[in-house]
Amino acid sequence: MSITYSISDLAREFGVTTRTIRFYEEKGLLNPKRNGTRRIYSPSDRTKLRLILRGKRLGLSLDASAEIILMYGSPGNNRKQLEKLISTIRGKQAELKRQQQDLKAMLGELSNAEDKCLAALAELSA
Amino acid sequence: MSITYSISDLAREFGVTTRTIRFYEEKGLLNPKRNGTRRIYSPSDRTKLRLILRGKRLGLSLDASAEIILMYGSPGNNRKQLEKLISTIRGKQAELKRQQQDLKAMLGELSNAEDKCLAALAELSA
DNA sequence: TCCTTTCTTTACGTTAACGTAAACGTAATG
DNA sequence: CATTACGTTTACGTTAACGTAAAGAAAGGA
Repeated sequence: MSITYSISDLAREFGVTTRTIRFYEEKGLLNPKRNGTRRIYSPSDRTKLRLILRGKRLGLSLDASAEIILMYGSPGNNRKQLEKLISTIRGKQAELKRQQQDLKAMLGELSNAEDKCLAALAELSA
Repeated sequence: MSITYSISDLAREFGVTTRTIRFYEEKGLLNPKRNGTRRIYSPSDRTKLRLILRGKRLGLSLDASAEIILMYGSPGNNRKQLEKLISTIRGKQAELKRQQQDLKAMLGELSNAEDKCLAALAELSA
């Protein structure tokens, strides 16, 4: 009696098409159970989908998201694997922090542009 | 005696190909002067290129970057235009702030994953 | 039972953002 | 003066991330 979702449940919830969800499965990002031929999604599948879509909003490729999801999945068992995973994680972190700087800069410029617009409007009213 | 750049100057500086830069021009994002047939880039062209590439890192499409660059360029002269520009700006800001949240969340999770990895490593050493 | 919904697989189509190659001009350099 | 470096246009190719359409299975309701 566990929570499950149909493909169109998830499609509705996240505002994507079923085609998109099947496509992610083709790419190995999702592996739903089956009931006969129908796909049955677990809460964990749903979380993965959320992560993929968040990655998309951040401009990540599906392959990049796949890597992240895979990271979360396998804790890794031996030292070599763990060390490689850590360096992968730190790589992603560095990348995201660069992105934070870009975001901050662009927000600053937009704010600046907004001020100029507002000033120009005030000028028109004068 | 103003500062100018050749296409390969900019390509080198930003780590892209000349094809990429010409492609941006095709799309109307850049409009370098010409010396005969050769393209001559001004500091302002260079800035535009910087904005485009930053947009790319943030996952923006070229069309989206084009819109932003166009915004910076034309202050707009009448009230209607200014008001529309302001609403465009605020739209972008909202979008970027959502992206900031996504970034923050993902960084948090990565940090968490890192901690787990480090703990697992410590466990192996024990 | 028939109809409508929801699902399936298969497969070709599309768009953005370039890559790559051909074929040619020009300019400086050994 | 021939070669090397850098530039040009034109045009076809490629990859990611889906869209779209066809054709059919299964299940629940009127």
